[in-house]
Amino acid sequence: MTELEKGPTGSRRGRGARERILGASRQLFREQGINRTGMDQLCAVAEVSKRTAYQHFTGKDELVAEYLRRFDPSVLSGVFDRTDLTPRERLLAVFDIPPTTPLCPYIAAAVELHDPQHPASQYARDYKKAVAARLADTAREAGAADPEQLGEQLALLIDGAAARTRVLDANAFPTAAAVATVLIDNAIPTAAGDDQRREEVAR
Amino acid sequence: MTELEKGPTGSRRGRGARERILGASRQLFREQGINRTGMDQLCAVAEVSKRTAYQHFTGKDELVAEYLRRFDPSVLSGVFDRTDLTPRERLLAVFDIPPTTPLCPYIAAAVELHDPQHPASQYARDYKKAVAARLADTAREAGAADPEQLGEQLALLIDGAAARTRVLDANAFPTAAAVATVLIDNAIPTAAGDDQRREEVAR
DNA sequence: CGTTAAGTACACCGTCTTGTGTGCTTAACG
DNA sequence: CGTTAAGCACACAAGACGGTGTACTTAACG
Repeated sequence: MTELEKGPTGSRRGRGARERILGASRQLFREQGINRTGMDQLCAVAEVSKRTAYQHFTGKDELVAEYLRRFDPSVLSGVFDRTDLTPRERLLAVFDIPPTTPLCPYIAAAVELHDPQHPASQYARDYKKAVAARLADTAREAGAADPEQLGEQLALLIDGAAARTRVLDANAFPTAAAVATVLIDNAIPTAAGDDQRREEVAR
Repeated sequence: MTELEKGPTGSRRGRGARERILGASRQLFREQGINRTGMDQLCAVAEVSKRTAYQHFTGKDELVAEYLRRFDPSVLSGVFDRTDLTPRERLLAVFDIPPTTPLCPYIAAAVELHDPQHPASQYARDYKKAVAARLADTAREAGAADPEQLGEQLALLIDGAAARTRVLDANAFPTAAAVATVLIDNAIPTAAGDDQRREEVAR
C-alpha cells in the first residue's frame, strides 16, 4: 500500500509485518504443507498479530497466492541467465539442483488446494507454462529441431523428478538429467556422431 | 474380522458396509482430495452410519491407507499382462491411458498427507517402486541394455505426465509417450536403423 | 508536538473436523 | 426360535480452523 513495503527502516521488531508473514509462509508451507498450517501458527512464527495479518491479506487464499508469486525458484531463474554456459549446458544445468531443494511448491499447491479456479492454482499453471517457454527459447538458441517440443519434454522431466522425489523420498533428478541428455542430443544436430550418442544413452 | 468381508450375500442395503465405505472413498478422495473430504460426508455417500465406519477402520488414516491398497490402477496392471503385445509395445502402451483417468492417487496422497511416515505414504512408495520394477522386467524382456535404468526412466515419465496433467489441467501423456519412444528405441537394439530412429525423434 | 498509519493484545464467533457413547433394530444362521 | 453380529440413529465432545471486533500502543514524519 505505502511505498515502504520492503526493507523496514528500523526493524525494531514490529515494522516489517508483511515480509515476516511471507517469510513464515515460505518456511511453514514447505515444512508442513498449506492445509496443515493454520493462520494462528503462521502468525506466531512470523511474530505478527493475527489482526495485522488480515490487514495485509484479505484471507488465507490471497496469502497462498502471494506466497507462490514471491517464491523464487532460485535454480531455474538463475540458470537461464548464465552467460558462461552454452545453451545446451544451460538446458542440462536445470537438472543440477542442490539436494536441499524444498521441492516444487507449484505442484504441491495444485494438489493441496484441489481447485483449478483458485488464484494460486492459476498462477501455478502460468508459472509452469513460463518455464516450458523459457526452456523452449533456450532449446531454440541451442539449435533444436523442434524447440517447443523439446521445451515441453524437458519441463515434463523436471516435474516428474520433483513428483518422484517427493513420493519416493529420494532424489530423482539424476535420472531426469540422464533422460534430458538423450533428448537434447537427439534433438540438436551437433558434431557428435551417433557413436557418442549411443554411449551416452547406455550410461 | 469375519470371513464374510467380501461379497455381501444379500445386498439388502445395509450389509456390505466396508465395501461401500471404500467405494465412497474412491469416489470422494478423487473428486475432492483426501483432506477436503470429511468422514461425515464420506459416510453419507457410503450410506453407512458413522459408528459403523469407525468399527471397520480405527481412524481416517487407516481408511486412507486401505483406499490406496485397494486402488486398482487398471491401466498399468492390465497392460503388463497383455500377451498380444510385444514387450516393446507393452512399454509404450503404459502411456496410452484413457482421458478419464482420475490421476495418480499415490502422488496426491504423498503430497496431501505430507508425512513420509504415514502408512499411506509408505505404501505409495512401495507401489511406485513396484511399478518401476515391472517396467524394468518388461524392459529386460524387450532386450534393453540397462533394464533397471530404462524402467526408472519410464516410471519418471509417468509421474511427470501425471503431475503435469494435474497442474496444467491438460493431458501430458502424449508428450511422455514421445519421450518414451526415444528412450526405448535408444536402449533396445532393434532391426530399425538410425534413420528410422531419427525420424521418430523429430515427430 | 501532533497527526497518521502500522502494529498489538486478546477475546470471541461460527463452522468444520475427527472421533465416542449409548441404546436400538435388523438380518443371518444354526 | 433364539442367539449373535452387523448396522443404525443421534447426540455430543474437544479441538482446530478461518476470520472479526475493539480498544490500545507505538513509530515515523512533517
